[in-house]
Amino acid sequence: VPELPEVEIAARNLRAWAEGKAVRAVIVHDPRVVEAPAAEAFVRALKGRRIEAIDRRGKWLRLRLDDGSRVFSHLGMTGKWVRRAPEAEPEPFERARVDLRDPDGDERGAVSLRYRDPRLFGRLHHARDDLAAFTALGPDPLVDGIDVARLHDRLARTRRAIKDALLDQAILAGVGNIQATEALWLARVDPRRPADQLARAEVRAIARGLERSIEQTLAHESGPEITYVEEAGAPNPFTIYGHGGDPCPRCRAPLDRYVLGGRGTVSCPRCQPTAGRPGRERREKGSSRTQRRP
DNA sequence: AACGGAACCTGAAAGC
DNA sequence: TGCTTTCAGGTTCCGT
Repeated sequence: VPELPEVEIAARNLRAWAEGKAVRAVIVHDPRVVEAPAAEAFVRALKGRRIEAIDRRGKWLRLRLDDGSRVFSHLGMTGKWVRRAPEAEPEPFERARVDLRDPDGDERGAVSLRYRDPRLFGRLHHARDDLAAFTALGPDPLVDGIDVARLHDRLARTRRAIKDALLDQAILAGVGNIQATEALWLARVDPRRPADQLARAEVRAIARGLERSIEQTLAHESGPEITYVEEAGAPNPFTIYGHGGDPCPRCRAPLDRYVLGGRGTVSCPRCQPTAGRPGRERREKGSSRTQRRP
């Protein structure tokens, strides 16, 4: 699933492939991928425009056009952009294509961007202004950095489980199920801990965990063709995501696997203690579910 | 405000 | 073998 690092890689690739080029043609194979306007109007709005800049915020891509309007692309769960020669056959699950050329008019620099998305959770959107979903995003860990004090203050205002809060795009933009799972393991914080119970040092550890996990994923997956971890036969480059039942890489205890906030979650029962600090055990007493700290 | 659940999708994998 | 069920999750929406 594309989360912040994968979308960042997509943004870097699209910059290299498309920035400064002009749109020669757009083909929408499946109109469901175009959220707005209608597919025909979408094609008309892009045709002939020059792509001036590409940026990313959270899991959103924004392509700024030379008339001030923008194209937004959200990859959903299985969306990806690849570069092909204009004459290349359609990709498997190709839902749209954008053909580009150099703006001076000849056919030099002709390239075809193909949008693939088997499960169709991704969306393309053309608009004059920023979308509400884009402007409502919280700080982006890569674009803005993570302000620990500010994050701590924000988390103190909710009793939701910390993992649930991290997935809230208004609190931090771009964190998805994988990055949240990895960062909480790095920080030794149980995903079920109420967000308002976290000490400043724990929030700092989570921030560092996110930064480290994002960096690792970027280093591992950078390149023109990304493979998502849940694709058939794809390798799993993550430390504990997708490793429920395996021994914890840190303490060898079997990793727990459960559903939290409707999402698959993995954590270590020993080194991500529910109520205690790392290193200190002894903390049982009936059901640990409703256990509250003094 | 928060929380659970459904819907949107479809291929792969597991179950029978 | 082949049909059926389950699972995966980013986001939005709806009901409680």
